[in-house]
Amino acid sequence: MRTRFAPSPTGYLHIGSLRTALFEYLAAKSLNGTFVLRIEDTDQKREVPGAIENLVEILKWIGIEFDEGPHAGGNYGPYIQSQRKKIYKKYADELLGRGEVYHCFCAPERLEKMRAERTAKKLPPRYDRTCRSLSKTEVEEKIKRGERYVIRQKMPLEGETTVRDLLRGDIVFKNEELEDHVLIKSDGMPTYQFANVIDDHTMEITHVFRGEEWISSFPKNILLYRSFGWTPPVFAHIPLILNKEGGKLSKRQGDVAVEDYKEKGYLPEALLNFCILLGWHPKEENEILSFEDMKAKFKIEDIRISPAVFDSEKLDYFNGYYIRQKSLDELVELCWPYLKENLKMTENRKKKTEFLREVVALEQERLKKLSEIGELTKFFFEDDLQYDQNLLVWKKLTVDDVKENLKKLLSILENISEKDWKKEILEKTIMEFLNVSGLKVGDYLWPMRVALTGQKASPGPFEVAEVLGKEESLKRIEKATD
RNA sequence: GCCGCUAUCGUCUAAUGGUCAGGACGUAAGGUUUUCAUCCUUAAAAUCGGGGUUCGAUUCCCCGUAGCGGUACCA
Repeated sequence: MRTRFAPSPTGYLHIGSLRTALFEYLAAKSLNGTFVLRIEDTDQKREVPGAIENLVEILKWIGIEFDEGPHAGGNYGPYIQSQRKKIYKKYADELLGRGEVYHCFCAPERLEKMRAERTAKKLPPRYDRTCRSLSKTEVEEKIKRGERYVIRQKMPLEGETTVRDLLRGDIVFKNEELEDHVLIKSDGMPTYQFANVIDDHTMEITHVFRGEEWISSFPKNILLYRSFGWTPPVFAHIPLILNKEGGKLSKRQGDVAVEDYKEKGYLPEALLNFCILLGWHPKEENEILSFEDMKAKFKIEDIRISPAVFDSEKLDYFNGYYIRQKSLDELVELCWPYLKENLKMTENRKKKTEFLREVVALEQERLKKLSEIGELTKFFFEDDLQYDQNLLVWKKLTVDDVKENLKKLLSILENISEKDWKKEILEKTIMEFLNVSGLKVGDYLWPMRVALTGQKASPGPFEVAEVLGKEESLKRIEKATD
């Protein structure tokens, strides 16, 4: 089993490509196969420098690594199509010799005009095969005169071509619908349609996964394999991923690049778990899957063939879930880049690393993306907390009531020693006081929490007080009573 | 226009020629002795339409419809 991931180097990894890569990787790895990276850079107008390195790096971050590729080597190289021109030339010449393909000298302008006319007449805008009937001498003369040409594939004029998709079964195409499409461009570069077939064959790829946008050219590809007398690999066409409106997921709406998700603080585990469920499902009902689970359970045949809508809320759910699974040390490490700014705001309240740990621990369960940690924990770091006084007010109380309540709490808190300034002791002491005096919990704890955090929503008052320390806590509560 | 692919709760999906059509996200309600979150419980929520085949069809077939894709010297 050999599978390949064959992206064009556009500079970022599309979330849809990630899913394709994941399927390919799992297909290979679930059967102890080989996973190959091949770069499809035959459209040189689209070159982006550094794209390959970026691609390899982001996939590695996700956990997907290649056995062969431009960066990893292997016996089937080169793995970059622009470096394989000679190979394509050889095979194109072979086909030329056998008359399976032909030179076409039609100028792009002519083609454009021809297509416009055919479209106007409600005919399919296919190439009209003008050059297909050129004689050998005509061709030679034109070449001698230096006319630019492309090489086109000769499609059968009648009959049908049946192709087999692993997931959909047989698909039948009428040969007369097939265009004599371009195999070699006038700059000598192959098109996707040619390079792909040559490479998959010469690299001994056994299973091809590609987007379903390729189904239309599928019969032409199969015909090419037949022209060479090659056995085609198994093909599985993967459905597209749609946006919430049912349209194509595009760069312009943002959030198609895996890099962007990484930046925002999504975990590889979450991205992976979310992606695999777009079009595949394990036999049992549990949807939480580790990479190892996926490798063990994945079967190509179980891929679904209807398009899936990208639901970012479910992604967020997975992300939150995996954040909660992290050990505190790991999470602190992961949050570090998003916490740096906050740290600049404060004096050394305690040893900073310890403080950071405690802060992150308190927010772990409400974190959906790592990037939220900064905003969520700002209040811990602020030396002069600002908030609307009315926020202190619980239900039917007045501002004055609240201040009175806080003063009462203050008198109790002052008596707790530094050593005892722990959330359990704080809670026990205050709850005892409230119970004995028959006071309502919310009337006291809400204002206390707001005095400490300045937030409508936050972790509880006792845990925040512990992390803040006695001095800072008292300072904040005192300030609220002014 | 032509060609092709697809069609189960809002979304991702499970299942079967006979099930109360199951799960997850989201939503709503309740609980977990203060907010938010977590966690738990409960609820609402689906087989695109029409014809067949069949004792019985969501499942198999046909026809519509809709969505998407292709229709390039882009991939």
